[in-house]
Amino acid sequence: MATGRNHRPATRSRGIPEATVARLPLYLRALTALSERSVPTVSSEELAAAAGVNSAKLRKDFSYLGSYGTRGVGYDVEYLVYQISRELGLTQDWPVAIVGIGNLGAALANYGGFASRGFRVAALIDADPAMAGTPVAGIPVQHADDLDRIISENGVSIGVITTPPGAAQQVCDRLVAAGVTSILNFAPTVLSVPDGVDVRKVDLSIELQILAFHEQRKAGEEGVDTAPDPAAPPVRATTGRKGPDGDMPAVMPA
Amino acid sequence: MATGRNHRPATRSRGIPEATVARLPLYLRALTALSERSVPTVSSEELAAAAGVNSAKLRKDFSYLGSYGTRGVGYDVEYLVYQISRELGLTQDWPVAIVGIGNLGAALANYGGFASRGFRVAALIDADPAMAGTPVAGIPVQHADDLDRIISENGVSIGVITTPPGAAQQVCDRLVAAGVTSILNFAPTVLSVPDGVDVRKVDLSIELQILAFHEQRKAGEEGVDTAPDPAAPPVRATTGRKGPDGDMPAVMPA
DNA sequence: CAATCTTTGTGCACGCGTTCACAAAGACAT
DNA sequence: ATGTCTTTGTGAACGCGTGCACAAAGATTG
Repeated sequence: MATGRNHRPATRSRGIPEATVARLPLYLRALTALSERSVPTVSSEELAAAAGVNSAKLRKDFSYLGSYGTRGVGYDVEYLVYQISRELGLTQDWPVAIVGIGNLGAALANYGGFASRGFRVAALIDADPAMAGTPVAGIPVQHADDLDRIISENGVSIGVITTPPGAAQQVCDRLVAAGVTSILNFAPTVLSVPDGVDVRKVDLSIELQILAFHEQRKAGEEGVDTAPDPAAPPVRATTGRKGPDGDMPAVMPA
Repeated sequence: MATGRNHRPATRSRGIPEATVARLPLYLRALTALSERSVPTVSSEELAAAAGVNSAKLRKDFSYLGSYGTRGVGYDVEYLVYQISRELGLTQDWPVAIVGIGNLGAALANYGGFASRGFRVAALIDADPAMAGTPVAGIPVQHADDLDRIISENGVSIGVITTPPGAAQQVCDRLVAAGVTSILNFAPTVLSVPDGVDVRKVDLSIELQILAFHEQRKAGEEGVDTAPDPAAPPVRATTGRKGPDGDMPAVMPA
């Protein structure tokens, strides 16, 4: 198995903390909004409010990039936009391939957030031969058989997986073999990748389940009776069937 | 502003750490797969591998739920599925409303991950009158004017926002006013909500930007020349225009 | 029933991330 | 030029999350 060693030794090199990197896009977005309104400078306080974070955290985050602020004044908006963009690697073009053009894949292809900011949908790939040639978001879908060639020819290093869970690992392997080193995975699957390949996952049902947890807690804090039965201890029936306190609702995860 | 106070005082009450809660859905998914294969028990080692985490971490996570394992044997799959489902609140029905039926909203409505596991798409809402009545994923789209009534009548406490960024805050406010206390936000916006309302965000472009950062780093680690110029210091031109080392590419975030 | 072997549950230490609080830096006014 | 006022940049403390390593628990075997 070995999911490429699970621990991330954090961002070494010049050492920008991972948590900071994750917030840079947030700052960038807020700064861009200010830039469009021709606001010349912002204080850490204002920018932090716009980005929804703590001002101290923001200042510390920026301190990892260098001393780009002016004391008594704040940060130059345009300059900061440029610096963060450069740090994030957004000053160059990133061709992206989306594999699995179902509802979600098509939605992403049409999503404006991709086109802007350095990312370009370079290819749409699907395993269904019937889809080959069909244009989605103005881009013709190509067949998965040509995946390797498509990735190479377009110099794609970032792949987006929106296939059904069953196909995700196989697609992932092929992407990696073709040279992709960063993967954004929408399939509800744990992907195994070799070292050096980054995987980020976006999992809708996980997010919902986390919300449900808190929601249940909120409801339980008043009415109470959330944990009525101590529930049956691990009785551990001989083999399979077990019905401790009645019958369990056979929840259907995925 | 005040985004409902940014700090999360962690999960108090019986005190399941937030990080653990975030992993429970992962375990649940792995366990369900085992359950479908009629595997009676798993060791922490096996389950951890399937979920892509450390076995020690998994055991510690489970320890917050109680002592559900049997030493020398492992965990009873069915029983654990039930316990985690119950802990996450998945043994009850969660009616969900999706607001903003564009490409993404439609994709989510069709997404199988919603229907399963306790979540039910109870309503689709859009501001476009032309869409009203049109069935998406078998569910007729309703107009935003009736949002309040729709939420109330269906007892929706979890809302999903897939509107354009400009409309997100307004929709959010209306959802909250109607009684929604958990929001899954796909719009690239920082939402302000009152205390007691949970917001989780899924932001595609942020994920991509994080990948781009690491991708750039990887590329720079070999060829080097990633940071050629120390770049101009915060020269801070009188007002706006600034062209330190040429011209900045005017990156277009959102 | 005793010995052995497997696997859990957890005390402990370490490291990252967050927050506080303040000194230093610089703008601005006089 | 000097003083005041604003805001940055950061040292230090704290808390959470992670991983190690091992004792305790129980299954299993002889």
